[in-house]
Amino acid sequence: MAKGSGSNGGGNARPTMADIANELGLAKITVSRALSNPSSVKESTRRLVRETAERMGYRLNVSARNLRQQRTRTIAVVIEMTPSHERLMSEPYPLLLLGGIMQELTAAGQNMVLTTIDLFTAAPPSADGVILLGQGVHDDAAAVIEATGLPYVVWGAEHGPPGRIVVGSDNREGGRLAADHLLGRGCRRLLFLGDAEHGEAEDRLRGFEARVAASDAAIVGNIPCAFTLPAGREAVGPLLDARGLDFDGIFAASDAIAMGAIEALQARGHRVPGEVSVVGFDDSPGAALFSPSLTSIRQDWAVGGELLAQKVLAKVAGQPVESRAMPVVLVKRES
Amino acid sequence: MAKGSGSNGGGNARPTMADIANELGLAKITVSRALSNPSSVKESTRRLVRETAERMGYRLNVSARNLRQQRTRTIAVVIEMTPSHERLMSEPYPLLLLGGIMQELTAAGQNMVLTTIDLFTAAPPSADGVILLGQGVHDDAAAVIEATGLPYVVWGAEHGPPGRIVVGSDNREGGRLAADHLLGRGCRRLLFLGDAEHGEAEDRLRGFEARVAASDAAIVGNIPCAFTLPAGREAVGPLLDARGLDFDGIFAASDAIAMGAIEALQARGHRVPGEVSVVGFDDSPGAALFSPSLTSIRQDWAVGGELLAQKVLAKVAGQPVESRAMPVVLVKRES
DNA sequence: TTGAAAGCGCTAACAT
DNA sequence: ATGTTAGCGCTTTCAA
Repeated sequence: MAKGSGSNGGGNARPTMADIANELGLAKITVSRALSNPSSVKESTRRLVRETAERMGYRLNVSARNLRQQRTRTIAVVIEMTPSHERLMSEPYPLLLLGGIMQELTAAGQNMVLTTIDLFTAAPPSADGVILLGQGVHDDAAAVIEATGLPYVVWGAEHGPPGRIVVGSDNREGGRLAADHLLGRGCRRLLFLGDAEHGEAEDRLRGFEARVAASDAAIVGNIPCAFTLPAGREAVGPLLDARGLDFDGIFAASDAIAMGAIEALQARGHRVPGEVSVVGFDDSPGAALFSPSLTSIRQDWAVGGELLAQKVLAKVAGQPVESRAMPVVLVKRES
Repeated sequence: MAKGSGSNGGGNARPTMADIANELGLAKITVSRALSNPSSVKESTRRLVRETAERMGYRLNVSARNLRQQRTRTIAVVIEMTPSHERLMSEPYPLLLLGGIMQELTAAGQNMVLTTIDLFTAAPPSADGVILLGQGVHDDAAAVIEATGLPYVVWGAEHGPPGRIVVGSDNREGGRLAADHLLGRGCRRLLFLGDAEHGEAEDRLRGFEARVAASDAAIVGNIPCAFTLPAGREAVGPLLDARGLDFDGIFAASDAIAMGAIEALQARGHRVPGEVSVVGFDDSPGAALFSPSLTSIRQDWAVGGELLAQKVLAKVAGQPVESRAMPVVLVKRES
């Protein structure tokens, strides 16, 4: 037998660096260097080691390296919503957020473990940092992450403690754009649909209110509702049945809500945009397909994802990081 | 000082089991047992250890446990497509697949690391098993996974080696349903739109062909195209410009393709479903919103995801596993 | 019910 | 350019 022991004696288990070292009469550290830091090893040994590793079907034991190096090269992405039934998992756009995150993490050689807030609590994955998508209605999700002591960043609105890093769209500006658009079309009696308990929706409402307050129009209704199409329908239907059509413009906190609202209007014979103009939020894929096609505030999800990833990696590396509100644009369509 | 050494001497680094053990004058193994296998430790010590751990802010070092136990409680989910630009990341439905997978993995206490095939190759995550979403055009993605020696299952069509476990929709049956529907509406000159190099699309085409062959109708065109809306438009537009409207029914391998085809038809003044009936595939959310709303073959993504997770976990546990083709249904709408 | 010893596979630190 | 030693934090095995 050769020098370095600790190998598995030629069995058929997965080979380790010690096995390769034995095979070649080298020390395992040399094998390690040849595989992970080629420049520190003679060209010939390097090739020899690489070939042997390949031939023996060697694969790095990531857990061992992670333990030794005290880091995991992994970022946890925590989804605040329940996967199958809520907005995130039934609408396409946050997928773009994931896409942006993946792209950046991939480029940085980082893995991404995807969990829900519940799973994160029950079985914390091994990760160097956390990206939280959606901060929860009262910041409850963020509190859970905070407790782990890991560096983290949040997608959402800036409503938490000052030190917290938040990346999100400029929701206030979105509200202002929506107001300007509706006012420009001559709307004077406006409706807001959305859950203002939710930080992002709250900011949208604030921006909207600010612009309307500076005009001769008024907000005649502010109906709390979830981000879904049925919620939009249920918010507007009863209203119409109760007091008839007493508004001429709607700003909805999501496109899905806007669609639900329009369905409710149409079901009662009202024309959109003839009698009521509607502005949604997100510019989701369905917005262009819907009839009438939806005027909406577009968020740049992909870039947002990239920013989230960059910022969490910077935090992990101990660099200073700042929050960021991303620009939004109004996409004019029929509604 | 107390007995078990190996702790960090009261510094402010994250405490380990040894620190807790020192604090309480116990052996670290007792701490380990108290935290992970409560029944093997006296009630009083158990509570003591738990409280101390809590107080000291102890968090399990997952890498160390993984190394010791030679498993990671992690399943890698590999996306075959490029995240930001291709079908998977711009359409909502595979998110449902992810949702189903997450739900099952969560229930089984497993983490999920999400990677692309490229990242998986470049920086293999530590995982006990792999779920591959989409097998690639010529099975190339599956080959990469196969090479790792890890247990894996695939979402897609059964076209690989016999031992491979595949979960997917019954694409042949989907093709048959589409054919029956179009034939039932009196269509006689049919068009297929989709990339038959792609296993799932191929099966859809095969089922479609089989039914049409048994009728007095004919397939007058089979246009290869990607799964996207623009691809559908590009597939049909030039055709119409070249030879006019010489078909009365379309079966598209995805709803996106169907929408593109309909746009191309409408742009040239043809009526859908008046002159041409169209059946899509996936029953994606946009299908109901589109005008005309889309008749489509529905796949049950969420259940598919759950099955994928169950099967890969069974494989990891060394249990026998079988492939599965899930039922599909035709959803009749305007088109 | 609790403990002592050993070692999972790897790499940092210090030789040579 | 290569080797020796040690140890990351945990749990398995064997013992008391």
